[in-house]
Parts: sequence; C-alpha cells; structure tokens
Amino acid sequence: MATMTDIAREAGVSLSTVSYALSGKRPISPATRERIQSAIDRLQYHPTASARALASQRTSLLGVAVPQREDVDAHVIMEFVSSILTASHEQDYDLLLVAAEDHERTRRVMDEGKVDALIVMDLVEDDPRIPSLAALPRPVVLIGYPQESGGLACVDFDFLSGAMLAVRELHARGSRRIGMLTSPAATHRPSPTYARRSRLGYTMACTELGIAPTIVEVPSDAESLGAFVREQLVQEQRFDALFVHQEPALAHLGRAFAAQGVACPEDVQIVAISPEDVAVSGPWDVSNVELPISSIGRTALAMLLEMLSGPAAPPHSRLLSPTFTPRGTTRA
Amino acid sequence: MATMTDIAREAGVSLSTVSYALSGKRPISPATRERIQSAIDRLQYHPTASARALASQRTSLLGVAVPQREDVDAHVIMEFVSSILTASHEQDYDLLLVAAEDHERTRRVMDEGKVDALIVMDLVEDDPRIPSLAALPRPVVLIGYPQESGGLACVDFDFLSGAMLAVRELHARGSRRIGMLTSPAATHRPSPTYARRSRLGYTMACTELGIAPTIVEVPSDAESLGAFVREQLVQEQRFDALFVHQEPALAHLGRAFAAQGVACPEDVQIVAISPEDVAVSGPWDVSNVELPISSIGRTALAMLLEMLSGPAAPPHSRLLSPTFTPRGTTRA
DNA sequence: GAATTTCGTCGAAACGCTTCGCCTGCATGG
DNA sequence: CCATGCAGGCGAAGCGTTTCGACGAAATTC
Repeated sequence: MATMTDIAREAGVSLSTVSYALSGKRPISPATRERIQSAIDRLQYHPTASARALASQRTSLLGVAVPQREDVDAHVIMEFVSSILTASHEQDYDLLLVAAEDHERTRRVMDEGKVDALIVMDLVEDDPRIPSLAALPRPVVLIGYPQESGGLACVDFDFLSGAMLAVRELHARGSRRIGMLTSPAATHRPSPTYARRSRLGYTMACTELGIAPTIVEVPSDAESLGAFVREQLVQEQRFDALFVHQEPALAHLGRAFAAQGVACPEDVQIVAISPEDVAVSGPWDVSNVELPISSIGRTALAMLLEMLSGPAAPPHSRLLSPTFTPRGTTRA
Repeated sequence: MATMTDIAREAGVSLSTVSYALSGKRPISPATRERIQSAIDRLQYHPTASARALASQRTSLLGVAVPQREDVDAHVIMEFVSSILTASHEQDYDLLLVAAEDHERTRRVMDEGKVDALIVMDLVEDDPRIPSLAALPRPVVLIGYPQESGGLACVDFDFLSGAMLAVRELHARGSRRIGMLTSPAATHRPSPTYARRSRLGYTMACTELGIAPTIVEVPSDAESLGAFVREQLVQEQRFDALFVHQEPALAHLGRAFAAQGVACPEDVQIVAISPEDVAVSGPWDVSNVELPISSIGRTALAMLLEMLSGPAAPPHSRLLSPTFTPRGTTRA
C-alpha cells in the first residue's frame, strides 16, 4: 500500500504539496501536478479513508437505520434504500446500514463518528428513539412525521393532503357515500406516523364536503376483503366509493369485485394511496394518489447534506405534495 | 468530545493504560479499571472510529455490493441484506452498502480501506467484475457460483443438486413426463449463475432416470402462463409433472390450473425451487426445494470472517445442500 | 521603484488511537 | 537466597492524512 509519503518522495515534492494537489485547496503548478499524478498512477496510490477521516473529521459516510420487521413491506424499504443509495453516490457519500431495531447500535455509529449524519426510517408515533436522536451532535433526518419530533428534521409524504385530495376527486366524480378502507394494523401501538394523518385528512375532507366519514378496518387477506365486499358493498350497498390506504388489499379487492360482480368505476369508484407500481400491478389499474417513495428518499438525503454544509438554517420539515392520477377505477 | 487522553487524565493513569483497559489486551487491576470506567461514564467518552481504524488497520466495516436493477426481486435482495446485516451486527461489524452497478465505487471502498472485506451479490456468468475483485488484497466472497470464479470464494445454493432432487421426487411419485419450466430471461446474457446449473441438474436427473428432458421457457406473466397451461397441459397433455424454477410464475400457474380445470397433484405434480414464503403465499401451497436465502447470507458472512481471522485456508466455495418439502402439489 | 499581494511550495503540528518495549514490585520455585 | 516470571503500569513511536504558518519569487499596485 503506497502512502502519500511515497508519492511525495517519488515525485520529489513535499508531503503537503501532494495533499494540496489532491484536494485542490491551494494552487499547484501544472508541472508538479503532473509529476504527482504520474507517481500516483505508477504506485497505484489510493488515499486511506481512515487517515483522511481522522484528520478531516468527516467520513463521507451516511448512516441509514432500516427496519427489518416482517410487517413492513420489503419492496418499499428497498426502494427507499435504493433511492438514498443512488443519491448518496452522486454526492460522493457511501451508505452505512444499521438495523433500526438495534437502536443502541444506531446511536453508537453516530457517537463513534462512524458516519457524518443519519437517516432514520419507519418512525412511529411517540417513537422512543426520538429524544436520544435529538441529543446527537450530528445531523439527523427522520422519514416520517411524528407529532412530537423533538426538533428533528422530518421528511414525508403529505398524507393529510393526499387523503383530502383523494376524497375530493371521488366527490367531484359524483360519489357521495365515500368510505375509507384501511388496515387494523395501523391502529396498533406503535402506529406508523402516517396512519393518523391519512385518517384525519379523510375526515376533514368529508366534513368539508358535507358527507359522513366512515373508516372501515379490514385485514389484508383475501377472505376478509371478500367478506367486506359481499357484506358492505353488495348487500348493504353502503358505499359508492372507497378511499383505500392499504396497499396489500388492492389486488384482493380487485379479484373480489370481479368475483362478486361489482362494477368498478360504475358501481363503486376507488382511489388509493400507493406507489405507482402497486397501483398498476394488480388485476386492474387503480386511480391513485402517488406515494413518491424515491422522492422522499432523495429529499431526505438532500436535507441531510444541507444540514452538513450549512449549519445555518434550523432543522425544518418537508412534506411532499400529493398528485392524483386517474386510471381505471374512477369515472372520467 | 472527550478523548482517551481526557479519560487518562481524569482517571490519573497513562494513555496506554486506558487503551489496554478498553481492549483487555493486557491485565489491568480491578481498581484502575474501575476508575477508568467511571471517568468514561462521567465524560461520556466514546472511542473515535477513524482513529481506531487508522491505528489498528481495521474498520469493523464490511461492504456489500447490492444490485439495483429492476429485474431482480427486491424481496430477495432485501432478505439477503437483512440476513447479512443481522449476522454482521452479531459479530460487531457494520455494513457498508454500495451499488453493485457502480463497480468503480465498489473497488474504491476496498482500495481506500473503507471496509475490511466485501460481499458481492448477483453474480452472472463471465462476470466482468471478477478479475478486478480477484486482484483485491482483502477478502471477497461472491454470492453466486460462476464457472470461472478467478480463485474467489463463492457461496450459493446447490442448484444442480436441488434440480436433481426435485426431479427424483417427482419421479418417485410416479411422474414420467417431467418438464422444466423456467423464464426466458435466465438465458439472456448476462445470465445469473444459477440458470445453467439448475438446467444441468434437471437434464442429468432425467438422463439418470431414463426420461426425456424438456425445458420450456415461458414469460412470467399471467397470459403467457395461461396459454402454456392450455396448450401444453390441457390440449397436448405433454407433461404429468413440472419442475418450476421461476418464482413469479407460481401464483399465475396456480390460477391457470384452477381456471382450466387441471387437477394439481392428480393430473400434474409440481415441485418448485423457491423460498418458502413464496411457495406458501400463492393460491396453493407448492411442494418445493427450499432456496435458503438467509442461510446463504449468513454463510457468506461466516466465510468472510473466517478469511479475516485466519488467512490460513485457501479460499474455497460452499454450496448449500437442497432439502425437499412436500406440500399440496405432489402426491403422498 | 518601494510596498504589497499572489503563487507555489515546504515543514511541522495536529487528529485520537494501538502497540511495542521497558520498568517496578512481588510471589514462586528450587 | 537468588534467578525467574508475571501482574500492572508507563512512555513513545507510529498509523496516513489535513491544514496552518512561513517563505522566497514573481507579479501587481501606486
């Protein structure tokens, strides 16, 4: 392993000159720059990350706490990680993964200076990690929007506005008995921070439009959803539209509609909050309010870098605005 | 940020004593050990990772090159990553993620000593990265089993034996016209290293049992599979058993069987190579040869650590043995 | 043309840890 | 009773960078 000292000797210059040639922080004449470069090529020199980190007090590593629980969708997590990974690489950072469940370890990578900053995913309401994260001396960004964020920066989709948008679109297309379909899991403690917000948005929009809000919790399996369709849609005809915030339910719902002869845009309209790929992957193409996972990831990273460079602005939160895409499950 | 020097002063001992107390590499009297510990608690000391890495020449970081291509199953990748992450943490390592597509960067994290060792996923036949990886001075383990591994250590499922096992089980249960169903994508260049091996195993087992091998390539969508069932199973009755190495096909296949009245264990038996969760998640419970993703991940990590501690043994490869689990798609 | 700035380079001091060699008791064995 | 060994501790030399201050020489200012 060649060191900078070797390069200096080989190029006949001083150590510091090599360093400045590499970093560009001071002017170096083209001639010496070239001699240095050729020495580097000849000796196959690569700067040593740990030495660099020790001297410069920055690792060019970013931490990401990823959940591993069975009940979070692996696809979604992977898309978050991927978007963050790609964006990091673009900014010349590498990514350090740590299990979100192992909070002790998450803290440690920050305390020991293994990473310059941290992104924490999968926040829940009253997340017990928040105080401990807020006390850290380095930048932290949460993906999620807990009611009490302890002064930490947050990034998330604006579920409240998203839900309102969904209801308004259904209403504008003539529906008046608009139910909300969601999973019972979302109300279990600890509950993801978006559960409350989409419900609130749904309720607010209903109130605003003068219709009665009805939130229905159904487990995400085929049988439960089949029963729901049979009883509440076919028999009772309770709803003429559904706002669905329950991704795994969409495919089953589609099959249940088909099986029980519920005509989709005609009898019952549907708008979901979901990523595009799940909206179009099932038996039908679902009109949806887009859940922009990659954007959230990229935004989180951008905020982190912002905090790393300018300690100026106080940490703020950013909620991504909803967009509605009509597809096959709503009328024109 | 308190440093070790602060601790030494506070505890009234020398710098090296603190270091030895922390590492346990030399005996320290209980009394001093206690004074040191209390100083550490009082000053909230945490060792600085980069300083430690510089002095000790090890980072306690492991690299993982993960693929981000759309056509690899995010679930599978996530399970690999999860198993490796968990196992790393158990051994007190952290994980550095790098995009497998960015090979330049992958090399760099090794060259700059950002990680102690590397796991590379998603190997393909004649993978262009192999020579470059083989030249690295630190341990590397490949997940996959390319024909020419350049002397690198490999870990993978034994697809050859797995395919043979599947065919033998079908044969033992009375089937004589056993086809292999797989995806055309697997033969496209670059092809994953397992494609060739499962085909070879299938062919060998057929030869051994004196039956004619027939490999059918069908795209993984519902229509293509429906057509396949109609034409080759219902009309031609070409097969009385299927060895399926094509995970996304299983669910569609099940629905096509139901729709077209093919009785599953009776008319046609099925054995798949797949992870357990996909075998039991579809419309039926598929008898399968288990694809032990977590085990592969853990094994890869174990090999890496082995190479890190004992540079003794030459790098070897490890293929995990297949196990067969009868479920609803084979006869008793 | 003297005073000041800029350019290109060097030397040395951090950065915070690990580890090697050395020294001082004090028990141990023969 | 003397050589030996080990528990317990100290000092100093790295590990490979970054960065600050200094220094001639050349370029710029008035």
